[in-house]
Amino acid sequence: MTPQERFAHNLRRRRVAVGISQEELGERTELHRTEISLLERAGREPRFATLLKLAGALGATPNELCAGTGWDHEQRRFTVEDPTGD
Amino acid sequence: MTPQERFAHNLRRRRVAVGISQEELGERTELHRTEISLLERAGREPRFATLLKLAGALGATPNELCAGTGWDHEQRRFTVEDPTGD
DNA sequence: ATGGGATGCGGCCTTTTGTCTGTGGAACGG
DNA sequence: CCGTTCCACAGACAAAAGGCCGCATCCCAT
Repeated sequence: MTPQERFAHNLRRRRVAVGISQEELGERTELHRTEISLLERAGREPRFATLLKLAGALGATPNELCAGTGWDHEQRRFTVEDPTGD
Repeated sequence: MTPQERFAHNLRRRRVAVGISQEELGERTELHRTEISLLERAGREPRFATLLKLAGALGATPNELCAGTGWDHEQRRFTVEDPTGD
């Protein structure tokens, strides 16, 4: 599991919890609907502004979408936990 | 003040507080020294993995580096506060 | 004065994000 | 059966991130 995949899961779960479609999220974030799709399938990594938009549109904080991801600068590698069980 | 500038300030303040050089941060994050410089001058926007690396290398959370930035999906614009006064 | 650490900044190059268009498929209700 | 909604996915494109090199500058210690 990569941080990107962890993020993708967090994003989809959050969107479904809020109860909106990918297209609706696309409108709220001013991102294209195919971009939302890619992000949720871990086919793409968001940049800073994209992360802010997603968090804002879903009523979440960046941390919530980043949940379970981290960087160990001593080991020089990403760390990925599974905080919610999927 | 753009979210990117807000982020740049947060990043620099945090790095200085930790007491390391841009070059040291570059090594910890496996980013090029000039990239750190650009980020701190708001000349560039980090992507997801970059944000994670920076937060991890500085012993911070993504939220701390994002502090003061947000997205208002109703107004369709970014919001920038000044949580610490600079 | 001189040398070194730290940073700003230019330019060039590759990789990736994000936009847009279109197609197809699954699920659902009338 | 047919229309609608939602989503996966492909291809082509413009824009931006990130890597790397080199040079100039500033500050500080000796």
